[in-house]
Amino acid sequence: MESVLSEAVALLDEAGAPALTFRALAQRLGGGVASIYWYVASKDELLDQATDHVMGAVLADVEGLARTDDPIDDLREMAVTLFDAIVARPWLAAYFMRNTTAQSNSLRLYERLGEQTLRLDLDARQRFHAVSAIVGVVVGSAIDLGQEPPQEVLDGAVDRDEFLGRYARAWRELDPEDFPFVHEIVDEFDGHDDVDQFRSALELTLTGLRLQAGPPPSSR
Amino acid sequence: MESVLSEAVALLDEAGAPALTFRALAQRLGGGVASIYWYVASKDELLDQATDHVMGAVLADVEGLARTDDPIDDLREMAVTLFDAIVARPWLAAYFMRNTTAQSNSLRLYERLGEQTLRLDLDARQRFHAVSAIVGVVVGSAIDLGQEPPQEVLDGAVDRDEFLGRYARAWRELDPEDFPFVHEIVDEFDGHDDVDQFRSALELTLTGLRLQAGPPPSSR
DNA sequence: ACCTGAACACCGTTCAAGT
DNA sequence: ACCTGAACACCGTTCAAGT
Repeated sequence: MESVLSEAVALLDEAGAPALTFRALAQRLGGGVASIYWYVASKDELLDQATDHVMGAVLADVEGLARTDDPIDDLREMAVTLFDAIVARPWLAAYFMRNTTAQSNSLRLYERLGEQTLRLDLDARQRFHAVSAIVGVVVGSAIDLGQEPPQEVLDGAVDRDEFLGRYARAWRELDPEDFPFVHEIVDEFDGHDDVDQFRSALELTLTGLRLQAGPPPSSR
Repeated sequence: MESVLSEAVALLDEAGAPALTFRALAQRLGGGVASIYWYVASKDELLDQATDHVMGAVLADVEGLARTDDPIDDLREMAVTLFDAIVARPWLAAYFMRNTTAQSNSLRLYERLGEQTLRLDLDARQRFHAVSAIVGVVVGSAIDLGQEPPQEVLDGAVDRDEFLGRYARAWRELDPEDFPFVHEIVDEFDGHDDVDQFRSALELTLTGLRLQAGPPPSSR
């Protein structure tokens, strides 16, 4: 079982979600296709289990973070840790958090994020929405990464900067009268860092949250 | 061509992304499978074009909104309009914005959102990040909806509330010592409204953005 | 308890051939 | 310019059968 999951993860890491097929997996395991069905009932379950398998390490990273006396700071560190894991494994974006009963590590991670909101002066609904918002920012920022990069990028024939550059070039050719905003930001877009982009989005949400929660308990 | 796209959209609306196959589409069009390849080069392109097709109406809705003198209020209305469209067509979540050169309506929508940030006192990078954040909130909140609802829900055998209720029941059985947060919010989760959840997440981001932009020009 | 080969019903895509 | 039938190489899944 352990080897089924780690080989499945290896396939996902090497070439993304489309590379994980029962036939490819069976070949790596040196067995027949049908054997895998002894361990999982379906491909969906295989994906859930593979995801939960790697989320175990992410959860450990999150739980290993030092706690501060500011829950918002802790939320930030946790969210960044989660995002970094998705940057390293873009296929994660589409699968983690999609089935929290089947993925116990994702549920625990959700719990750990939520516990920080228990330290804030919010009601239950605000807490629920706050954690949803933070997970949403992570997922929303990560989903771009999860998009299958065009085959050329996977092949290494074209790198990410070149890929962004092509878009940027197309955008620069748009009529500036019709697309003033696109022209305003095209230089920022060209070669931008996904982590920067994520951290900015996260910061807006955390700022909103801090305002909603009011002054910290220590100052009351 | 027009009928190819509208039948493709009809299939997506009726039963989600897995229902859109070349064979199913050909059957509805009363022709052979290979004919479709005269109009699109691949399934990916079919999906892009179908998405752009419906995004045309969304763009029109967004452009039809009344403008106020507060760009943040306008951003809110635009984002909600976009989100509503995704609630009505959950499959949109996965495809819109994934290829802005192939999807000209998505690019225009991106531009319209961005133009509101031109009215805020921000630099180019902040504007780029602000629009990314807002789109991220929309996508991050919508992606749950895009997950294939279990077949029972599509069949109408089980409705959404019943579906959420099952999760809630499982959550209530977790040890409250281990999962204090999950217990805190389980009643909020049970039967929650996705639009509420989205609006809360959006509000946190917009609050952060308002703070970042400083006082409105009129008060300077 | 664990694994297998072979089949089934589906995919997206291609291509030579038709009008 | 537009469409077709038939094939190809792939899928996930099942099942009777083996150890």
